[in-house]
Amino acid sequence: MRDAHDLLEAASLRITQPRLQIARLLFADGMDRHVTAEQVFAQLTDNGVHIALATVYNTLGHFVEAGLLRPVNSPRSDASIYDTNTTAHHHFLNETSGELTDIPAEAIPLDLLPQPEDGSAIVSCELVIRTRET
Amino acid sequence: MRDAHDLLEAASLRITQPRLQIARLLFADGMDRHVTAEQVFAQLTDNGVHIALATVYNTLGHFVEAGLLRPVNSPRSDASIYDTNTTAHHHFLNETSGELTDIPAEAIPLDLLPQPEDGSAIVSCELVIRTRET
DNA sequence: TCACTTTTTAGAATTATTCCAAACAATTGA
DNA sequence: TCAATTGTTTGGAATAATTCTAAAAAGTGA
Repeated sequence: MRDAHDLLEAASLRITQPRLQIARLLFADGMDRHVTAEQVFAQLTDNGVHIALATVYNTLGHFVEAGLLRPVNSPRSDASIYDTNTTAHHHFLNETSGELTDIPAEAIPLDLLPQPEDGSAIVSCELVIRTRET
Repeated sequence: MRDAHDLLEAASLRITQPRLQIARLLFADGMDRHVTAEQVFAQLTDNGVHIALATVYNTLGHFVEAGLLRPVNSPRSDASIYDTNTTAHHHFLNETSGELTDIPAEAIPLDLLPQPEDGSAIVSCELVIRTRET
């Protein structure tokens, strides 16, 4: 595992204190993590690192562009979308236009889904295929 | 296609003017639609229907509970989540705790994805399996 | 109709995120 | 090494989606 400095360098990002701090926090232990901007901010602040929340947002954004992070599940439209089709099905999400298109469940064979931990049951299962106009 | 009144009745929802208006707008033509609260509000308002935005939010929420609508892709956590694992993979989302768990891409065979329209290319593909503690 | 419950409403409050303009830090090239 | 330039950070204000609140209105059942 490269250290934070090398990581930024490899990603062609300027080496700055805030970026180093955030990179260390996120990648130091080599474990996969799921974090929000607020969590990163809180964790740094708790550790006595002075940083602006806006910087955390900026930096996470830069990390995503640089391929160091991936936004999970981000609707890319700020508003919640409701679907009048309540049957199980999937979606194309055209990131260029924001447009959603249904994909019938049958179009995607999902025979053997992994099972959740004991004590949990699957409530739904949706594949989102993001596309971009070329 | 049942009319708005019967639809509400079947869903055990009180018949009220705002609900009828929204149900008509959403289900009248029998087509599958993707809408936001703001869109519903704007469309009603444009048609001269006086309604409060909060009512639209409430009503869409009730419709979801009643199974008339399905929220697309809703992260149920208001904040964006970033994943340090940038390789293709999927997620369990435990709706009870909000916890996300990675599912390796190999765990889910997706050989034959439907192709997007010409002029668009797939940028990512993520399956979210929502679970609930029982 | 009367009492009761559920909805609706307008506006204030909240939350996540972005914008802003000024201060600062890193880099370039003389 | 020093300016000049460019990119970054900052705090606070601004924005946008959504929820909350308390009061008014509408629906329901007897």
